[in-house]
Amino acid sequence: MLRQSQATIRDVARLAGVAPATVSRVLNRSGYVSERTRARVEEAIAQLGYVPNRLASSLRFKRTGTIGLVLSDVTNPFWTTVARGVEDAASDHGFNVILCNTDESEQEQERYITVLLQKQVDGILLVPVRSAPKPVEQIQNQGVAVVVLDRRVPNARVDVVRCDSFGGAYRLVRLLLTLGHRRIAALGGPEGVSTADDRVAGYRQALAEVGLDRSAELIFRGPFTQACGYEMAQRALTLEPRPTAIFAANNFIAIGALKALRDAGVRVPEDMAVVTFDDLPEGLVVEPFLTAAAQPAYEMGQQATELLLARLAGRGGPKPQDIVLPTEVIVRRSSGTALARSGA
Amino acid sequence: MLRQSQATIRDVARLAGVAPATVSRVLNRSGYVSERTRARVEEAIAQLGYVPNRLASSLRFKRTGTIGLVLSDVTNPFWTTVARGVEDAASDHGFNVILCNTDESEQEQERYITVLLQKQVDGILLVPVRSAPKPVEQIQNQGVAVVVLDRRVPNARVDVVRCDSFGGAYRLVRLLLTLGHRRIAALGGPEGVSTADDRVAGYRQALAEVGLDRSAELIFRGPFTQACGYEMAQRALTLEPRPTAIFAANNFIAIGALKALRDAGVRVPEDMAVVTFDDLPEGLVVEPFLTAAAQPAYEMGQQATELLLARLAGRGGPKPQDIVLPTEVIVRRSSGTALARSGA
DNA sequence: GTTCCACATGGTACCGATTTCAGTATATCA
DNA sequence: TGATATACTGAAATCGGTACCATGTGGAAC
Repeated sequence: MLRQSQATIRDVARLAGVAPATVSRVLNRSGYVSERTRARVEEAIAQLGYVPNRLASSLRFKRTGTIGLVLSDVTNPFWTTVARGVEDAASDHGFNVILCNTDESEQEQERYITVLLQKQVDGILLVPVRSAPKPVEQIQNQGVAVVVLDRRVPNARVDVVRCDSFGGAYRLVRLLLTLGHRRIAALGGPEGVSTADDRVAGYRQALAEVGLDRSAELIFRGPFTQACGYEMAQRALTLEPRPTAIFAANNFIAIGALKALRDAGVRVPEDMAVVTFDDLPEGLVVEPFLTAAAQPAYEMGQQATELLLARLAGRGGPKPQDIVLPTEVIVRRSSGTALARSGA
Repeated sequence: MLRQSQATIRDVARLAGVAPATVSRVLNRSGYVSERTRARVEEAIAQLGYVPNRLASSLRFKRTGTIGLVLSDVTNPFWTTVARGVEDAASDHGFNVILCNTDESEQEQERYITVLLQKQVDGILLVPVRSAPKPVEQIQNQGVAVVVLDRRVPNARVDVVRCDSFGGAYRLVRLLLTLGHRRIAALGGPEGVSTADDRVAGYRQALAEVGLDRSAELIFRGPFTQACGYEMAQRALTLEPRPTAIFAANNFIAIGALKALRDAGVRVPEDMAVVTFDDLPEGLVVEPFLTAAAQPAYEMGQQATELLLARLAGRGGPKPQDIVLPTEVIVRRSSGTALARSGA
């Protein structure tokens, strides 16, 4: 049994005393095969432990049954959940997923896209590092289907599946306003990433509606990382007068901010209310604490995959779709209760 | 530019006025090509936006540059981190990773292994659902390299990279004993999974050394899930006399247990000390609380990948390796301070 | 008794890149 | 001058599976 190098369809055919074409018919249940022949072929297959080479068939058929998933970092539970939704949906349709982490690097993104195209994936789910349309066009020019996940790409004709960043942020900030907060710091994500921009825009809109739009000093921007959340929160604490609430643009930023507040001896929510985009999966937290705008991450992955596979099947209409899933604001302790009004 | 169906090496050759073989030489920098020809070919490549078809080359070369990663569930931060280690190491060597979630189902495992073999992956990293050697042999019989991750497979000749489950559990329970605990419940993982079995064995060993080996009623077994942790903790609370400490066999079980304790009004660590296998990534937790045996998950993924790639390169010696990485016990608040002795 | 069709099987040309092998042209050396 | 090496290029076989076409049965219909 050792080192038994792969049996081919020709080996099976020889052993069964038939032509390769007949074996192929048995394998794919296509065309006519008599019962006796089928049995002989199947025995030969079992005897040789034959496993069809999908590379060869893909080369011929021009379909690999594989899609690429290009995202920033599977270490983030949000992306993990998205990836799981993608995998499940793909698996349901007999597709496999090649996973690629860009770490928000355009170079890595470019490299991975090229590799996926070379591997002849049937489609690509892309979380674009920047809003530039180039990567999307690169894929489309090769005749490969692409669906953009999570982020908008303004100047590309492409399907997008994302969540309502603007609305979620808007409602979170509205909540803080309702509770009486007037100085609310925004710890935003990187400029040029649509989710980050949209969340800041939602924040601004909520403030503008109550006549509080001159608050540039309260807005911080930086990568979606814990380290940056920590640092932005520290800087927010030095403002005069000190903000009474913080809006964090994603879960990592929020966790970093909470650590900064803890280290500075600032109590949440007593001294500082905190709300955030992205919930942490229920399974990871003993005592949910953060008031958050939860995104349906799993569904996003699932729907993006369904859309991609529909495109592969030639369905879905001619126009690119922009599917926006709702975000749900979950109120917990970190946002606190109504503020005892003092000024403003 | 639309729908421009893939250019082949022949199209490039035609445009450049050379033979396909020459284009291939340019692409792979193999053999002689004159400067003038190379320039002409490269221009044709750029003009057509030619992307080589790796399927064809893999078929010929019998190497796909792809490895499969079969694990239970990427939603668990432990596996996420492992997956990241795998991806990074693979990427460093120009390999891609196909991700497969088995959800601890043998059927899914079987299905995925078959798919990966058909796709002619160069190697497979397998977190086996059960200890049976069959899946491993199935892979080896096809002449495909395999490294087992995280778990032992007793009756197979195969490389394994795992963590010291026995030692970690042993040291966690020793810690509880040192603090004065004598009734320690074990919330174990599923029987037949080596990590679960080893952790329970470590627990038993620590107890046996202080003459406390008759404690079968204190041992619970079940899947590595939060729901099961919740349920096992509930049952542990009904024991008479009630245990003073809980040893959880992984992070999900621990979280479930903590929820059960909270719901029952049992304070940690005042009323019940808790220790667990698996740490939660620092980035996900604001205030680390659980005393845990942390596994070097990233390194495990990385080293398993390095070993697999070494095997592919024909290195690594003839004998299967069993690489055991150390676990580190991190003492935090959940284990509490020394117990005020009452009985025992 | 021919015609026709469903059933059954084999031969072969692809898919696209690579890699011998063979062949040509130019330079180098005895 | 002839022999030999070096630089360069092309034709064709190959990887394994599949689709298409051709061929060959036997039985039913007319």
